[in-house]
Amino acid sequence: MSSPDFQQLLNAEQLAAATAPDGPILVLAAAGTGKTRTLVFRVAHLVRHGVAPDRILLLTFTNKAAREMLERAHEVVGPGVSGVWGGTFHHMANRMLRRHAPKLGFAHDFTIMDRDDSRTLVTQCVKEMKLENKDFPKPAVLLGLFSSVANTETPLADLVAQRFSEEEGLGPHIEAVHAAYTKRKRDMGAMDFDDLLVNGLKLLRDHADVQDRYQQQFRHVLVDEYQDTNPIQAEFVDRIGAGHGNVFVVGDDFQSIYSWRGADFRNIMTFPERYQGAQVYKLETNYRSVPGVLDVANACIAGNPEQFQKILRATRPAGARPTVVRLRDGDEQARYVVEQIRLLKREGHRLSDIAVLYRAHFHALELERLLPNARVPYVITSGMRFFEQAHIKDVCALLRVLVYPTDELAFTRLLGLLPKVGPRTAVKAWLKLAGKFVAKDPAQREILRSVLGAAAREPWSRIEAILDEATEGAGADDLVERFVDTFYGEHVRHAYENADERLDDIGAFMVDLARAESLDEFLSSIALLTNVDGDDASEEGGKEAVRLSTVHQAKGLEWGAVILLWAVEGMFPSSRSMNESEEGESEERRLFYVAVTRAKDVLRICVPEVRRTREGGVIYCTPSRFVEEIPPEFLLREHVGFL
DNA sequence: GTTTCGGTTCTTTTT
DNA sequence: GAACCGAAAC
Repeated sequence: MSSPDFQQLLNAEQLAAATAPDGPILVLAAAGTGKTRTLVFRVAHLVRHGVAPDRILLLTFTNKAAREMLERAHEVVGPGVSGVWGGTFHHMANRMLRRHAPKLGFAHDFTIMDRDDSRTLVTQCVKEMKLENKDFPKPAVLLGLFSSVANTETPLADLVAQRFSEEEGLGPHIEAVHAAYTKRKRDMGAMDFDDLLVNGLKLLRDHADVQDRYQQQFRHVLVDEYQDTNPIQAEFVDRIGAGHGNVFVVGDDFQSIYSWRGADFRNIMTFPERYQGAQVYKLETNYRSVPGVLDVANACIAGNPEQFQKILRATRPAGARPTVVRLRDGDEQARYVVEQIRLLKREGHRLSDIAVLYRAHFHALELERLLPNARVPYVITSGMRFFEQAHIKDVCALLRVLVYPTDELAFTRLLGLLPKVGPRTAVKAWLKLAGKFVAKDPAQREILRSVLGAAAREPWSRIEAILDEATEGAGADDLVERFVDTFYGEHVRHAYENADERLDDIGAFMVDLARAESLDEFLSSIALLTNVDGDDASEEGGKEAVRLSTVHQAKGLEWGAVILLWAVEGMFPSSRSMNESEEGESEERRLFYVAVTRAKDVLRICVPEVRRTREGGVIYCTPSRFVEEIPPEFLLREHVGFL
């Protein structure tokens, strides 16, 4: 039975779920109802009842979420939880693959390719096959298709047929690129993000001993954000949980917003059918938002049929009703946001308790220009992750060349930094080296030297000196320092306007690097960091700043005040996601619901009248259908400027 | 044949 | 910004 503090800290709904008996459990947790708290106490409950921490697997959407939950569980039951395995599906698959990769024909120290690496490789494949022309799908499109193949296990031919017309005759070409891409990854001994999931699952499917081992190890599997799992992630969970059936999943079908990357909210809808005897718990009591916000949330999701019916029940006293603000254009919207931030601050809101949310990164462009001038501190969760920036990738290339002899992408990137060396020369060098570069091999050095032009030889010798130091056992952070001092610093100053900022980034990178257990472990972990993972590591003591974020990246978070930008047709819902089927619109509506339910007290929805084009023209905007659908009495209306 | 540079165009959502 | 393209420079 639960101990008294559980009863004090949880409401009846949460308590029932957190302390439920073993077996399959589905917790349907509406927004702001204490989903995280329930998971935290579930972990605490298990540990307190004698389950060894290392027999608990906690799968989350970001690594940060896992870390925070385990920290909180630690506060409840003490240090016992430190052995719990927690992180993203990719992270866990990686951990398993580091151990068993040889079963699939990979080395233990395979390279992980990030998005940028994948793009580079696909581009190369397309070029090599002479398919490069205006009508051939762009690398991003191809990668999207390949990713769908992996994540939904749909044959490529089917996906191509859905997307392109028969007479274009692209099918065979795309298949050929896919085959080449797959082969190149193999040759390099590398896995992309999707391969981690696919191969992680393959280990369980094809190797009964491995599956047994993890079924034995993990007596309890807990999954957060279950509505955003894709079919292979769901099967991964099913397989590990198959023996004992202690699978505890938490999610909200209203908040399923990742179907474009293979997530299928039918996983959550059919959970009770797939798991015999599953218990379903509902959390509907909302502690987060004032009733006015919940009215809007409930009204907007009502537009979506065929979901589990849940109603957000308010507990907080009435506050201000959400406001819809009509503005002239994006610039005025930006000025309005600045003004509101100042106002909110005067009313006692902390800057870190204010968020500006939007559908797509570029929607915040005008605001990003204005905020520095207005001297409003802000942090932005950008689309580009810290470790994806060119200068960080360059430094990583040096380290990867050291650790992974077959890592062609790292090698060509590093070589491309030399003067008069571009992609062609780099690839030529790689071919001459026969697909493997061992820095300390004198014969290989000689080959490389012969390929390099005169201008590149001297700078390369400086890099060679660093590679030598590595064999002598210098620390990786020292190597990076030497690299910057003797070669790369110069390059950065030459290539970038904001060289100092970039060098500072590298400084921060070295601090992390110095703390890493091993270089291999470090390189694979940074490849798997999500762009919200780094947040609290980089902010010294919780910086006071307004948050700018896409709605996707705001998932799971909350703020006292939320300002939503560009609630107009074409922007939100995004015209690009409105396909023939209704699914596109439904998902946009869920996304809008996520945006609304981030707000605790204040919600302002901006509706600009016009959008300016580059040429100075204007496009008139219609207010978002999601705003129009809300009964008018739930909203205040405000006009700004001259309309 | 390659690299480099300057100008142009475009931004959905991400592990 | 950064990805892309075309033209100049090596």
